[in-house]
Amino acid sequence: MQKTKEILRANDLRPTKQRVLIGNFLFDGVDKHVTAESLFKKLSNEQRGVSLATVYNTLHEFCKKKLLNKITIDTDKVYFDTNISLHHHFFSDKEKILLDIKSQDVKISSMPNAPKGKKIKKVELIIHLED
Amino acid sequence: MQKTKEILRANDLRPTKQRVLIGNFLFDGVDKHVTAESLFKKLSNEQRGVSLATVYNTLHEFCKKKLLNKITIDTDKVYFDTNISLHHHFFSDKEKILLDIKSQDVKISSMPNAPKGKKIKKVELIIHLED
DNA sequence: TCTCAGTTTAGAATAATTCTAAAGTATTGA
DNA sequence: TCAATACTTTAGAATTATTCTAAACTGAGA
Repeated sequence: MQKTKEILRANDLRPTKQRVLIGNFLFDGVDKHVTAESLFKKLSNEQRGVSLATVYNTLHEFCKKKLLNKITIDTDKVYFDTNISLHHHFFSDKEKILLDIKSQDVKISSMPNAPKGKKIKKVELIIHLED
Repeated sequence: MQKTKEILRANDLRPTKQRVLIGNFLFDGVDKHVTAESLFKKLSNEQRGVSLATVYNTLHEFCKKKLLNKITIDTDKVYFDTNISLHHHFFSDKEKILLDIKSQDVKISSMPNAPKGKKIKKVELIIHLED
């Protein structure tokens, strides 16, 4: 698959073996939520793995380039979402599982103004679930 | 101030010196956002302090009794909100500061159904700010 | 006052993440 | 093609908020 390399080049990231491996997994067209740990485990199965430090580095770089969305919903793990379009999330506090909410299923009809001197960067709606 | 002791008793929490001290600060009628660390520091000034472990214990107990709201917005710190009425938050990612949004300033006019077998526990809207 | 369950506490343990610095590699220009 | 260099990767150490542990303490009822 050549697509990952193109994505990387388009974002001024050298297409190293590790980034291509990670990119091929993340950008296969299927929306995913991963954590550094889960991604690290998934890729460890490959014959040539990637170190945990590189997984962290790469996730952060991809975020900076807006190829991923960072979601901090839980204190002890950061989630990364390959779906970078505008949408919101369900979160099951018990199982610690994230689910996408289709953007048309939420309508926010009234929003406050940002405080003086600040701008709105991102609006995040999280619906916490229980059994 | 006797009010804190009453609150504690009403919630089956023994009114120990430490809990009263923490309660007097938190439940003085002024809405506050605290972290374990910030609360610990604030109370260290008092002649008789409270250990950090007790601050954690007490914040969690107060949460369980719905005297506080836990807000996990940031990976490296948990915030506790003394405003337990329904409302939302601004969050400045840079300064890591939480601000209340008056509930009448947000209107969510359309909400998704919870996934099968789950119920909605809490709806949290976070507006991330930048300069 | 005595007793005991509930509470506090210091310090150790945990765990996700970041840092460090040394070794490896892609890219550029000659 | 090759060398030089800036960018990457990596193992392991460091960091840090939080939780755990086990021993000492205390409030409330008898």
